[in-house]
Amino acid sequence: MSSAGAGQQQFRYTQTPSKVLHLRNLPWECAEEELVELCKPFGKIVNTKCNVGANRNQAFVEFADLNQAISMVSYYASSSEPAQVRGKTVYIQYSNRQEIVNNKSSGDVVGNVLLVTIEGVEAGDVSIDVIHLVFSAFGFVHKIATFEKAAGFQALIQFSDSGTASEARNALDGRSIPRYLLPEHVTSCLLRISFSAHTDLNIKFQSHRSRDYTNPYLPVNPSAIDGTLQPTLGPDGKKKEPESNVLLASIENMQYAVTVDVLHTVFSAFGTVQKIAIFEKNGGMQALIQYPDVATAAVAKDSLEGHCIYDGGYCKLHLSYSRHTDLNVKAHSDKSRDYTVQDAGILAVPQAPGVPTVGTGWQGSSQMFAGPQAPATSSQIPGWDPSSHSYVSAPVTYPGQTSTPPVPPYPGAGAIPTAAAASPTASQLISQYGMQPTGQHSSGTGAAQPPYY
DNA sequence: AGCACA
Repeated sequence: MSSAGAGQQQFRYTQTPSKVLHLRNLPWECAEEELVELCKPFGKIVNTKCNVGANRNQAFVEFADLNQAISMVSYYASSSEPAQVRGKTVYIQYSNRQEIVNNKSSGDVVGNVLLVTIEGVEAGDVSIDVIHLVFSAFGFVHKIATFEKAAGFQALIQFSDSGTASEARNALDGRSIPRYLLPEHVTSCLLRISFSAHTDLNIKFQSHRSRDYTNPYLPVNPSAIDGTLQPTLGPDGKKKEPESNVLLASIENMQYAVTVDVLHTVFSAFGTVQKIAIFEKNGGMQALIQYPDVATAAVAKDSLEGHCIYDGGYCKLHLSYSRHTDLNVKAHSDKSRDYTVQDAGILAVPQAPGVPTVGTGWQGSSQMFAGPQAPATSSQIPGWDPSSHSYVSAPVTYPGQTSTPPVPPYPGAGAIPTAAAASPTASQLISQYGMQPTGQHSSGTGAAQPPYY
């Protein structure tokens, strides 16, 4: 009712004095120091707020004492010289508020450690590996600590520097973790990100709640009994197979060619694939896929389990952890690949007959799947394709976005395989997605990451 | 040139 009257009340003669002054017509990106220079002759400045308004050319300055603000206003009211910043006339009035309330309350002070609140989930819903994967897109994640507070499930994520932390925050704050990285029942999962005051987290153990990626030899949480390959317990308390950086994939209903290149494309969506070996077992096809670390393998396993490489239920993947940790495979054959050696393909390495391979014979090339004669339909859905909605159970989009946006994915997401769909030849795949350079274990950054938009 | 957390 009275809103119109209240709005009209702001005539210059009716304004009540305030310790807070409103300054407008400031020069572009006026720095706080410039405001202070202008105002401090009149008193002690206790707070400021810069870059206010649509043009970001307004500001507020709060004096310690009301009389100081009055003295400044009355000085310029009767001065022949107007208040100026960089030669530009600045207009000064009492603010209609009595104090500056600014939100740069610690959480906006940049630092290299992010405080991430994951809304709408319980602690068990988002694994530390998923968090690691999501934030690794921006740079090497040194450490992660998760905990539950009144605010909900939270994580501290430590980057090398505040620059990378800022990039991650800018890209992910207010966004959600992609659905396909979450359990089915999780419907929304907003990330609220601010800066922590911490600079270096003190991680005592590798555990389901904390990780130190700079120190892989850090002892495992003592509660997880017995050393290196700790049998992890599922949510229902059942023993799961020991985790490994190598996945064993069995491929069901294999109507179409599944080549090393196709697998490389598929599994690269989650990180650097170091080695792949395809072999036959019990009349079915299996493959071993080696990642640099178990965390990446775990995410890939959880994300791809039960999904099909090709639309229509073809080439369904079943994933488990291999007992292997480092595959010994021929660098370049039709059934195996070592991406950690350079240009193996071109050099057509002579077959050293004595080279032992791990386990049994995926080097025996059965030529079941001669060429990449993948289905002709363009609807084969690589589920890691962010524009695809069919492969995963839920669209991989962020709130407010319903389709593939024109902007590229955020940094680090450059190598998302988007189109194994077009039945690429091996060479097309290779040139499109590139081989991993020699020995370049994923620094946690460069590898293809799941799509974020 | 005219008031900031959504």
